[in-house]
Amino acid sequence: MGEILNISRKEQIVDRAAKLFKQKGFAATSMRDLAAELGIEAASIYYHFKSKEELLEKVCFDMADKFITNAREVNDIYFNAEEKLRMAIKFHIETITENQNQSSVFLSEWRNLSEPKLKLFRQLRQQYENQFTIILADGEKEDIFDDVDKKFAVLSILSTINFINEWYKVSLIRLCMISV
Amino acid sequence: MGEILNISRKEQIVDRAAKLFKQKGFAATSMRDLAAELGIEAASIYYHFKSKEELLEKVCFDMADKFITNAREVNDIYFNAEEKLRMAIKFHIETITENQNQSSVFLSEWRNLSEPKLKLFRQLRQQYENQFTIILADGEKEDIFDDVDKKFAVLSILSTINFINEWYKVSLIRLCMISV
DNA sequence: CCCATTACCTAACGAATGTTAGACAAATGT
DNA sequence: ACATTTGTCTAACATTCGTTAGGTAATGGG
Repeated sequence: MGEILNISRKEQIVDRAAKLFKQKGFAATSMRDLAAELGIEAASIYYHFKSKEELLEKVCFDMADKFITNAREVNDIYFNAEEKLRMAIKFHIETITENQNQSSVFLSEWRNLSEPKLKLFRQLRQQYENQFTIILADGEKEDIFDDVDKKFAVLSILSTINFINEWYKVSLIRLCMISV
Repeated sequence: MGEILNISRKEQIVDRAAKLFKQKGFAATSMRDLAAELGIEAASIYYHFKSKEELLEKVCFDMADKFITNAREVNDIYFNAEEKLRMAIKFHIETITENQNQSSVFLSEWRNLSEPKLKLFRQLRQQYENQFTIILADGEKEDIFDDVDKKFAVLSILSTINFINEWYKVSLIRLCMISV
């Protein structure tokens, strides 16, 4: 089997891993659990990944990359701060709803990472939050936003959006999709 | 040593357990971790509690009890729906900030419970949410609140308040305490 | 003074965990 | 046709896990 199927299989494993990590938590998910989900033996996973933690890293850092790329794109393309904030939130919501399992892992299971990856992850998350801080600061300069505690404001915004993760079910897609 | 010290020791164990469960997660916390935190051997914990899960149950159900008691008290004492909501939120915030470790476990680690306790826990949480739903329904009858999707509204309110858990540090007590 | 209780200890158990080694069949390339 | 790569398997490993059994000081009431 060639490179294409290899990639696809790896992605399938990561996908199922994210599903289980969300469902039971990273620590409570065993490699045998994951293997059973895939219909193979635990040892077989090690042909594709070198450790359980590597699976967690893949999910966490892939999502971090998605979020950061989106936010940077917003800050590059749009000019108006209100428009920027609107788009940043829209992208964030889309990323969450389109990757529910991986998002849950990104939001809750990252603390199971061990150093030095844990530190790196924290930095990336900070970078993402910084993109929002920049937008708020821009808006203040443009006199569209009030002068607020930006660190607090960003955390408020994100935690409010991330709440989606607790009630959003795929079956409701576009039933109550927020129009932006 | 008498009953008083016994209770105190049990409470100390639960307290440290909650701290570790919040820090590392329930599944990632071993009885040996907890014992080390207490300066004793893992086996000694079993003199006070019959299993690791019992510790989780104690934290989860004690907190559930606190939340429900508060909410019922609010619904019993106050008459105006707006006042009720205000007080319910105030009590919720106080309970969270005064029991940060236990609250985190209540909010995130409860899923590590196994049946039938898991089902019972879900029911208690539902009961708590119902108290908020009642308040919103009262307010609607009193024409102070709009007719909204109450289930969604309650989840929104709670998730917004619970966000406190992610930024609140004891060192900031009363520095930015929300006045209600 | 003795006995029961309290709160801990050491030692060990079986089960589950993450992971490795090595074999094997199927597919692929030459 | 043969050799290699790919993806899986079985078997086993060392470690860690939750938990139990049994022992041992210290405490305190009769």
